[in-house]
Amino acid sequence: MFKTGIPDIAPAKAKRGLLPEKARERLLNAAGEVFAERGYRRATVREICRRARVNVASVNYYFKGKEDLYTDVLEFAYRQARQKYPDSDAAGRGGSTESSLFGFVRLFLLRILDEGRPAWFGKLMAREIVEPTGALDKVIDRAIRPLHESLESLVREIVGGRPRDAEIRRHVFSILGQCLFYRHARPVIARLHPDVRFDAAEIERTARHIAAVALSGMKPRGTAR
Amino acid sequence: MFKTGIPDIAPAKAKRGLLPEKARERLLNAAGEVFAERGYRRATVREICRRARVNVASVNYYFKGKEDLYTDVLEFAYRQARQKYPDSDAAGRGGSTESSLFGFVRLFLLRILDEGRPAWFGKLMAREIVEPTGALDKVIDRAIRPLHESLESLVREIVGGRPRDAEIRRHVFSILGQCLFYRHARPVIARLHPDVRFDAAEIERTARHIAAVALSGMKPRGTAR
DNA sequence: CCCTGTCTTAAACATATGTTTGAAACAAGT
DNA sequence: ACTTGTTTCAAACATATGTTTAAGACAGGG
Repeated sequence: MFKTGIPDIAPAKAKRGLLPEKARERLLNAAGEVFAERGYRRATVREICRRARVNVASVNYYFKGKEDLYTDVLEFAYRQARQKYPDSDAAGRGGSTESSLFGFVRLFLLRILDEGRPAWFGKLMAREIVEPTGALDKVIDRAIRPLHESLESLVREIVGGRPRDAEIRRHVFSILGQCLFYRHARPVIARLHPDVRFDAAEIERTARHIAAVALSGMKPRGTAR
Repeated sequence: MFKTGIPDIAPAKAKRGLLPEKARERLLNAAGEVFAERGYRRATVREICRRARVNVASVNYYFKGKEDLYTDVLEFAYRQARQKYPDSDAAGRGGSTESSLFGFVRLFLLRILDEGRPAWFGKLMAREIVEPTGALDKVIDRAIRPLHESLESLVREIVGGRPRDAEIRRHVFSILGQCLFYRHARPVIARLHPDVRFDAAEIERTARHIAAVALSGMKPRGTAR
């Protein structure tokens, strides 16, 4: 009984950035996989530990428990996604606001649809949005609200004129909705159109389509309202 | 030991339609509530039975088990939603195809956003789409595919000309995505815009917006590609 | 070589939860 | 009243699963 059982703070956290981090890192990766596949509830710490080739007690040693492991995984996945597809690729760069919109959509799609190595980010977000776990508030503050606000100001620019808040909001939702559908409804899409593959080229075409639809909806025309 | 333990078929099923159906009906309703609130996994048969004021063993008596109860609830909820908002309100009625599109969007939104008494339908569908449970295939065949196909033919009419399948598909997804966002992202929306209430009037305005955006995106214009 | 702090491990623990059981209550027909 | 088929019930069962425990392995300094 050299300790109360749980270290107040994950011990390895201090050494962050060093190479020999094995167990904790493996746990994060394995947990990301399993949480993404099964969701928070259906994921078992035993399977996570099995995949990480680590003892079951480790998750309580390095993290406080399953819940804290999950929030750490969310944070981890968010950083990975941003690192793989940095903001600089598209955000408020030079060029027309119209092309900025396309860039935004493209970047967003890439991040949420990526199926590469750590593909968890999109899946974790999709689940968290539809079925919050208590970590949602943190996710909103860290990831969703900034994204939402930057898109909102973009829309405000494009619509121009005297912007009514409700209309701006609806346009923002239309854009986000079109994008997120490809993530949320993936199981359904796969069954309705088994042939379509969402590789880089298809994502590119999809981004073009969404940006075009959104733009034509926002450009002053007699149709709307 | 008058029986093998489980009746081959729920006994009351034969009597369907008669008034005295109490326990089984109560179970379906309670199960709908709980499944909608917590999702399949987190819902416990004990809580369902508590709300239905029924013994725990009942769910295995009237249904084969939790799983079959769930699929029966899905079917039940689907019928309720169709009954409350019948197709005839909007589908392929007279009037321009443009107004048909508005009707479609409106009806779809009403069905998935309804928060009235048995509000489960939308919630159950949202969860099933994002995180299938094994009942998804049945749901697709019974509810999703017909809806998808009717929307597809509507889009095909509106776009006109020589329709490329991929483009039709993207327009269909854009419309569905815009609608489903309001269901899927509801927890997030509630936090980003705590003031907005999705009553009948707001749904009406939202439907108008979505139909307008979709239409302007489909109408032949130089923008799209 | 021992001491000390860090990590790892197998086993146990506690609890939640779907399911089964065997008997009793009930209803209906005869 | 007896019989028979159906429904309800409390208790038990079996299992999955998050967590804790207590002992050992390991490394670095003294």
